[in-house]
Amino acid sequence: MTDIESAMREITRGAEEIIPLEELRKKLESGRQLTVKLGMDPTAPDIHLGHTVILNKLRTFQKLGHKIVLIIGDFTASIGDPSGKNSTRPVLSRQAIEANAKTYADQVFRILDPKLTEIRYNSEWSEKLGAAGTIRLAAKLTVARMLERDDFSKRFAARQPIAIHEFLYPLFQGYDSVAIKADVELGGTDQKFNLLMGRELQKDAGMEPQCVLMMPLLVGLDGVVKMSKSKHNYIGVTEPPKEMFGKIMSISDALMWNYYTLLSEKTTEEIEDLKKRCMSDQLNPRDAKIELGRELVARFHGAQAADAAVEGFKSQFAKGAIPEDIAEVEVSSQSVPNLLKDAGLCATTSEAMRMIAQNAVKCDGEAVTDKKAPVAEGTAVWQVGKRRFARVTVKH
RNA sequence: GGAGGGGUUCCCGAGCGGUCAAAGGGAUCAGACUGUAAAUCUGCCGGCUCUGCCUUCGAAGGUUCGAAUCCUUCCCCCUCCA
Repeated sequence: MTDIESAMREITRGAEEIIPLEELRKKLESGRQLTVKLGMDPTAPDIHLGHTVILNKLRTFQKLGHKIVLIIGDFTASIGDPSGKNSTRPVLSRQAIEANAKTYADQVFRILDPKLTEIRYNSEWSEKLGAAGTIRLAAKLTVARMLERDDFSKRFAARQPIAIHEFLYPLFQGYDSVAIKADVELGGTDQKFNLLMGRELQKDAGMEPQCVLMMPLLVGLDGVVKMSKSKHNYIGVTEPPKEMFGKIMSISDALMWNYYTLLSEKTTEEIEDLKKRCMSDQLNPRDAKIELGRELVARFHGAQAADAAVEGFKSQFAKGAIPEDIAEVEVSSQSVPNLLKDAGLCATTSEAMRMIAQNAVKCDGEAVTDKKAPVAEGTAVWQVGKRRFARVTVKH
């Protein structure tokens, strides 16, 4: 195993909080293979870059030879929403849970090494507890301690309802750590209470308590709120290379360094060096961003696709060339707005007219400013804005 | 169980009988500037066979020459008291 100091540096990089730091060092020094736990919810199978922050950290542990245990929370999911935002959550069927878990696994293994990863369902041990076991588990904790949880205390103060069974969620999640004898558990900062619960229950069971490592939530493309599908500020890991690369290029320089820290596999030193060179004008920040984009696209689509995305980007935007792989369509439209709509370049003719009025439409490189311009038969490349292209053949 | 407040275009939110496709903000999109950066500025921001027409203001009816605005019923949210 590599030396402890550099291991610690990579493990702690970007981490929001590690509890307790010294215990983690001791565990690493022991030289044994550690069991690193990550719990996941079986309801959301779509992974975006925000989720990969934690997955990358797991990958760091794998590189150091440690074992990852992914826990699919099929049992805990039946308890309900722990955030309290939605009072009810649909109960998933066994098939749905397994289907989600499978899609999850497919996406997760774009980052993690399957040889060092184990996937478990927490119903495996939670169901065995039964009513008696559940009561024993619930007896471990007082109401006062439970109310320390930020979410619960806020709701309690605001006189919002807290159902009794919601108290069970952190307990069962913590029990997972006992069941798999976790040495380290990862999670987002919002999971602090639940993560610490594992420590409590492990201590109670006479085990060495796990260390807890919390990662910050990744900020979305807008640079303001956390990355999430509902905010439309995300990059999905299954997105096509070109899209993924383009989205990365559109982030601000400040955000780029945050992404480097949380998403790149480059070492801390390499990133510092890049940053220094940008600060001293030896390197155009744009090029640093291109490298980030190349690395991330390569991780999910391979090096070849990444290089193609970079080249395509450069020729399209730096040189203003027309991309190679554009859609070919055949239409019989009589007017320009209809042509744009029929070719899929605009959603509606109204939008098409707006685009024309705003000088966003080009035909074979020539600006089209007259919405009543005649549409001749033949083939031409039509463009709307900077990124919408189509080779359109008109036949009346 | 009792009392009250509210549901408006992607989101927040004004409008409270005609001048409303509906103020203002945000997001998106486009133009300028650039590094497709970001920030900023400008414009656009329901649909169509587009100088006009059609469909929207929780749902369905009604009053009126005319309703997002008034009335009736229904559905859904929220706050306070018990």
